[in-house]
Amino acid sequence: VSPVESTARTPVATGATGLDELETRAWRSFLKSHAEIVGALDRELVAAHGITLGEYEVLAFLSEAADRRLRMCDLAGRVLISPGALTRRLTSLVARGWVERMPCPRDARVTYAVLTDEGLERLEVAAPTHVEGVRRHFVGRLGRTDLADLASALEKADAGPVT
Amino acid sequence: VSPVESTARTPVATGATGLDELETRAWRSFLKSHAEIVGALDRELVAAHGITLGEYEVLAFLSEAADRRLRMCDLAGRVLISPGALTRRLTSLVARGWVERMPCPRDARVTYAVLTDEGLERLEVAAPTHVEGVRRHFVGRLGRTDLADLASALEKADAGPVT
DNA sequence: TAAGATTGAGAAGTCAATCTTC
DNA sequence: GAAGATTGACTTCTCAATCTTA
Repeated sequence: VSPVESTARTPVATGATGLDELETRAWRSFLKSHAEIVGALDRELVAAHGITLGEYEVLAFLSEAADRRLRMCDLAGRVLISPGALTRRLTSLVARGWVERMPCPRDARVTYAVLTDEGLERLEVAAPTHVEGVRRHFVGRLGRTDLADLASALEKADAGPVT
Repeated sequence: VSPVESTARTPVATGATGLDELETRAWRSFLKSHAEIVGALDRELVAAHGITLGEYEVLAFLSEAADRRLRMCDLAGRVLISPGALTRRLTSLVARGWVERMPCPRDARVTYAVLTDEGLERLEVAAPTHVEGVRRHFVGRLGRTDLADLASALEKADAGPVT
């Protein structure tokens, strides 16, 4: 059989020493589902409440914390962004009166981000939209068993260094 | 039992009509694993080859396409970004001589992105780093069964509208 | 009118450097 | 010196508007 000209070739990025079909399927579906789900949730939250998914997450984590407050560095870890990015994300929330900055009395290096009463109200108004979105786009499409398997698989992925 | 003051409260973002424990675990592990894995792969690719994960994906999809070329709008769909973002991402790849823009002779509205020989060489050099990274951070941590279950679960998530 | 590509304006992220406090 | 927060410089995204061609 002679090679066909001008057609698709063996994928260089996944061939030879590359990923097999199943590995590629898992990797691509991971990237694609994330982009689509996160994109949809963000757009829906912005359209319904004028709040981004990133801002929502800040409010949500603060609402679950003791005294509705968290150190900046801890909050950055929860919302999965760098310290610098959190400083900027907070600026807009502080300007709207939903979060306050409070210096820590015991350690002058740390700043607390504190959820205000108004911020809590906004979160409570937006929460149903977000929860419904997570169900509609993600968890609601999977059975309980699939969901449990998915969670444990993703918790294994990148859980600490291989070393 | 009297309520405890100044401590964590029932999560407003996941309580009541919210997500249960398993749903929350699945959702959080999805966000966290994505942020960590994509962040690590990007840093490793930049450190080893001076190329971002986003740029790598452009080269990879072009290498797999017929005639090593794809319409801008199709390529944007593959790499999961907006048309405007792809135009800008391509600019830097064109400047380095790894990709060329070619007008379509049949339809003057469309532009093809074409992988050059030099671009293919760069991809082949960078591919082992990427493939090894995907294995080390993600697919290599899961068994074949977990991997198959994960892929089919994520393909179900956000696969078209619920309607 | 619609599709494809680009551009302008603005939002938001990263990294590295800086400042303060421990 | 190291930790926590911020800032500066830069990169890259999105959305909406524009331009060209079908």
